Amino acid sequence: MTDPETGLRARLIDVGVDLVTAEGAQALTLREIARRAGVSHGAPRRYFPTHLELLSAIARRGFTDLAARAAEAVGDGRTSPRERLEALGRTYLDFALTHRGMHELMFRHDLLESGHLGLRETSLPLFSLLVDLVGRARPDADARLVAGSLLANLHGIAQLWTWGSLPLATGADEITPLLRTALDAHLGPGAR
Amino acid sequence: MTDPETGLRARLIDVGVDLVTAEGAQALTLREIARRAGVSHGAPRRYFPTHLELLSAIARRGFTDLAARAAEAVGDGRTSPRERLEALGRTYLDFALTHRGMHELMFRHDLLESGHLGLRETSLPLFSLLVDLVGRARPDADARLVAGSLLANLHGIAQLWTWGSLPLATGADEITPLLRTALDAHLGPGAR
DNA sequence: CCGAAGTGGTAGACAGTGTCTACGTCCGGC
DNA sequence: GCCGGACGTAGACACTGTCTACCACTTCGG
Repeated sequence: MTDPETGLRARLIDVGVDLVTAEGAQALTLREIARRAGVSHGAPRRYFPTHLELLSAIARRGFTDLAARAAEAVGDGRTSPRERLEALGRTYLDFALTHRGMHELMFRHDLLESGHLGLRETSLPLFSLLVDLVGRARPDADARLVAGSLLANLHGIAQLWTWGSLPLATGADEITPLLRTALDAHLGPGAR
Repeated sequence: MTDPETGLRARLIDVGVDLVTAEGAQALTLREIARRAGVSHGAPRRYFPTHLELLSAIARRGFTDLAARAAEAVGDGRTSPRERLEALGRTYLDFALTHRGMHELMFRHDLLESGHLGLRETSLPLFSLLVDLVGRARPDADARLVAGSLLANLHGIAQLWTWGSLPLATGADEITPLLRTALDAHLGPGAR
């Protein structure tokens, strides 16, 4: 079905990405992935010695995907840092909300052998981008610190929102005010 | 060992709290809890029809524990809202970092039948407290919105910190600057 | 006083999981 | 031509959550 020419390794990741997108992180069973890829349950072991390594490969797709979206969203630099940060924040929240399963997987450190693998590096370019923009928007402050807090803020909004916390009013678009609040807080209010 | 007088129901929760604190959320197997409680693997079913309900009961302990710590931390109101918010934030981060397993469990909505149970209500008093303090510290702003963003910020800091992201410098105490940054952002800088 | 009904826990079965190991089954190079 | 390795299969094992039949024990009604 999906890319019949490439090898099994890539096909397993493809299947995993589709599966986590469609059914969430708990559906990412080793055997189910193998089933959907049309191979026996022992086959993935040839390429991924353990279940966690396969999940990590799938999550890495999510990180690169997100980084690509973010890079595209901030554009070529014709707009103000604040506008670009808003675009970036919206992209992050949009990704987290439309790809819940993938976003959940990406931050399930218990599934992702997060320590000894190059997974943190995958999220680093996004952070660097953030640091750069924050540095432009607020030259006075410690850009790394503010960027870290802002990233945490975005992440927390996505998390709590998905979780159903943040018991705010029930307006149609509830996420935009929160994004604006977080940006105003970290960058100073207004159009600046 | 632990409270031999009370019934099995409470003992199961006790064992679960100990276990998640000591070994993390993935150690909370139904059978392991039963084992440590000294009963057969079918016994918990008498009180918790499903595994998720037992986990929810354990997580609820975490929420009430956190709420109690927060209430104690903010004190009796002799200090400024900003100071009390700082105490509250520090308490939250402290709890998340010293009780990683519990904090992880508390936000694993896939394990917690988070929809149709009174679990959100358990985290609501903490949010109300936050809204109240934010309202005092910043009478001009929409307290619910700012409080929501601040809570998300705290939560994100805890999450990303635990996860090993936030690749900041390697100083001894790294969490305090982040907390200060988040508070300054949402409340305005300085001693105010 | 004694049997009946319900409470609280046991034990075994079942399907499903991740991992391991032994076994095939090709295919290319000497 | 055959031989070694790459690639995948198939079955076993221990473990999980859920279900069901069973049993010991209390408690209560006649």
